Amino acid sequence: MKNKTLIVCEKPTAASKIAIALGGKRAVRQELNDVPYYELELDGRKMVVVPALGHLFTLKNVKPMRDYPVYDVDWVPTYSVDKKAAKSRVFVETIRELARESDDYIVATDFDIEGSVIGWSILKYLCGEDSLKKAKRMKFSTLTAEDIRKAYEEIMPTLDFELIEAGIARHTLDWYWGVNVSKALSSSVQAASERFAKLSAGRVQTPTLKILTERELEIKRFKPKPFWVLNLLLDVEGKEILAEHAKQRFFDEGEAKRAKAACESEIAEIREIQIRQYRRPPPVPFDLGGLQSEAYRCFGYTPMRTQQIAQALYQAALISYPRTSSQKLPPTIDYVKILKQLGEISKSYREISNEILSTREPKPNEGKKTDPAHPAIYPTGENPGKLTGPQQRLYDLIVRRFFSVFGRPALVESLRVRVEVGKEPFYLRGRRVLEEGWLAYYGRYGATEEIILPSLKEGQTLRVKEVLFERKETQPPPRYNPASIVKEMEARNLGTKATRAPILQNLYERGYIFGNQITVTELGIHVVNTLQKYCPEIVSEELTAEFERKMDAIQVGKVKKEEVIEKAKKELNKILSKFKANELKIGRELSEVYRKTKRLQKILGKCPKCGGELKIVVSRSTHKRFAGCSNFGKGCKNSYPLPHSGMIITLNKTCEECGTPMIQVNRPGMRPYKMCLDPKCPTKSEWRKKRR
DNA sequence: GCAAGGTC
Repeated sequence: MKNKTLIVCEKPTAASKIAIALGGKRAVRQELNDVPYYELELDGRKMVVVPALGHLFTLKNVKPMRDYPVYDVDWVPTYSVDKKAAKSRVFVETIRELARESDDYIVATDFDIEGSVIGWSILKYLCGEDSLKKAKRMKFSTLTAEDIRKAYEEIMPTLDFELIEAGIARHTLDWYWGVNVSKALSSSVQAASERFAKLSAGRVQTPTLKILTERELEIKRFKPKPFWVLNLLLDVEGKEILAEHAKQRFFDEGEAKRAKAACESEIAEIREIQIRQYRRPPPVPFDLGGLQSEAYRCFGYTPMRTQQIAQALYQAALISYPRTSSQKLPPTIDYVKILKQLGEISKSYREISNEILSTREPKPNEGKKTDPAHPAIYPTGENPGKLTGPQQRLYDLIVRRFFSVFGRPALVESLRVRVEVGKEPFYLRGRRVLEEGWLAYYGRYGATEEIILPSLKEGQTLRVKEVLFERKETQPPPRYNPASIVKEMEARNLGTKATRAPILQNLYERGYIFGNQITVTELGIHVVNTLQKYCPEIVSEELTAEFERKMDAIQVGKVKKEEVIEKAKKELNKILSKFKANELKIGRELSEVYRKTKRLQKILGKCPKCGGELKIVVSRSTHKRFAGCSNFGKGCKNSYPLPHSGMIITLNKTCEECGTPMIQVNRPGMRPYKMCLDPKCPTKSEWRKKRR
């Protein structure tokens, strides 16, 4: 019988919270196809609260893509096109079944563009077209019981169609641009070489690659300039202290040498002592980006890895939802309770927790950023029991950051002492922490390097123990690493909190970039150059900004989504026909660098037996990969096994024990590890010992 | 075979 209200939520934890907020203890948890859902009664009506798993539907081309451009797309279940989304199948089936008993619908997904599309596609494709007209919309900004109940009481009588329209347009535009331009790149190689090349472009990935490429070219163009550095080692009451010349870099050798010559007097006189005290305010709560850069700084974890570890901690109910862009901790999160619970976990946590709780009313120092659906990342207070390795480390970082935001500012004293030798000015610097404040809570993550100077007086003289004079060269700008480029993407508003790390991963997998100190391959550079010439729109960060303006215009009813989509088609038609006209020319150049880059990617190093090249080969009979010698045809049968899964990266090093090339293996969800190729190498027996 | 966006 159709008499129930179906409440559709974004994800399982949201469904649970919404069910409890609306039904209290009378909400009954049920399961269908292993998917949890909740039954409750409210205002005399039976309600069913059911979760989605993010987007259950995505866009797909209606006909196979033989040629481009293609604009004929439709929504299909995500699991039907994406192997990695297999889990979403049971959610589709469960919602479809539960919808059979429903004649009333409420969309309770996150109140933003994507949340609205998630709700819309579920109603349209699983509950029937009619449901779209009947459905109501709950609007909440946090998943607290209070907000959820308020959203129910003040429920919107219809769906938020403007938001839905904007969302559909966003999906469509990204598909049109991304898939067609990617197809154009791949087709050009196929046309010129009759070989398939997996190439891609997109609104986020291509501008990101462009940023990396610009840095790469800057480094390639860089010409080092010599400069000279003059420092003194001073004897301060038996202690050796370094003093730097006021001019930290001399670009004129003559001037540098004259300054050095003036230091022959061996006596330095203190001319001025400047003491400055300043406060270091406590940090702000972690959003995902903040956690990713801090985890890189403290542990060297890539943003992708941090995201995965945080996800595991979240699933173990130890931390709040990690894919947030909020730096706020609203009071509805019971700080006092959490602080008390954290105090139970360990002795060092207890000391901090007691100190914070002894203040009258703990108040967090919040940041500016917000998130429509979630607060900042915080520990739930749940006892983690025994965590190990990366999970333990990340958990401790999150707990200590949580403590720190409640701390008092630290008071730091810095000292600048001006000394003169001959007439040359030098500076000694000192720094010490007068009041630790929050730094005490943050522990080793906030360690401030202290330089304690003995007490000094103006007019005092010090003996020069040594004059240090060095020629150096200017360095090229640093390469981006995974953490710094993700931060840069955030600063430039490219991608979202949840997609930046995976999109970067994609650039690695395409062979556009490699290494932790990110290097752009010839292929990456060439793809950017080609697109810059034939489709500069997709290389530009402006495309994201333009999309945003269009979505806003749709939301306020200034323009229809059909109009926006039509315009995109016209623009793409022009671009893509120009691309196609030059297909052979583009393809010839591109296929050459593609082959070259792919070949380089496969080379692991020198064969220790014959000096040939060891490369990744896929066995014809078993389809498994192994390291084989390039001189196989000339009689060298040397080969080594390789791990079956994961990305293999050449390290350009050989093992000190066995002399075979070293490689790094990156597997999703695992720490990257380094190994040599020889399974019989003595280093491997050490491995086994360590594992035990 | 292709994007970016949710989710686990």
